[in-house]
Amino acid sequence: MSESNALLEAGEMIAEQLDEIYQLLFERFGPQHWWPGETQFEIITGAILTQNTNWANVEKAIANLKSAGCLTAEGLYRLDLSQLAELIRPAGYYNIKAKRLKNFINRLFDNYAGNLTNLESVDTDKLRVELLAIKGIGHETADSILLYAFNRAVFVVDAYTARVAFRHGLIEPDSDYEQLGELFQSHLPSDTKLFNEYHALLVKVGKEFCRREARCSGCPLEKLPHTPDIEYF
DNA sequence: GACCAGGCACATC
DNA sequence: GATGTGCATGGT
Repeated sequence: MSESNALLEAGEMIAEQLDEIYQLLFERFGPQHWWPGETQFEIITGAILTQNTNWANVEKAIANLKSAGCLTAEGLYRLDLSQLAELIRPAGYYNIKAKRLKNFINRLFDNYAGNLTNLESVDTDKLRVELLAIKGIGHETADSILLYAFNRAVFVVDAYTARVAFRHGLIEPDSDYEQLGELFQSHLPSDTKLFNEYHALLVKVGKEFCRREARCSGCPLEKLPHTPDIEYF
């Protein structure tokens, strides 16, 4: 067999494994209905607030912003930093997240007239670069915004994604964010709906079965080859 | 009381 | 370039 054929075959095997994982997760957990948020702006705000934070706490902060009538671009824009920090307090890291939200909103007003609609026509790669240029928006937050707020076919990688991929031997333990994203992007059809559901399902199974003390018993991926005692993070 | 949660930027070596 | 640390609330 030629080298290129071997690579092709390896790629097909990975694609099959990724598909099997998805099928098993979906059969068990069903549709996850992500992103939980009513508006595009709410999704973006939630993506920043949920950084290293339990979603339940984010919901409280979002509710505060809603009650204050500030869950819009204009609303956040007119709040000063300390007011904003106080409203998002339940989400933790409130001082730094207030700055991050302001960084985003200021960029939106400076470059796009404060209107998210003006971002719709921006090419996905360019939009990602723009988002990553904002201090406080890293890879995961940028990709979450691209996928869930702008419906771009971008695979979101997070700690759970890494754990599942490592445990099932799909990638080397020292792989970085880009390599993990590539693993999924290059072996799955470029389908927004699929990426949406797949990431949400990985978070779901990660929360229930892939914590540090691996509880593989009952995990929908239990029958697949895995190494529960692998060291990561 | 310890540990964790849908990260990120920055300091230091 | 890799590793360590601050940021902070609320649930289990």
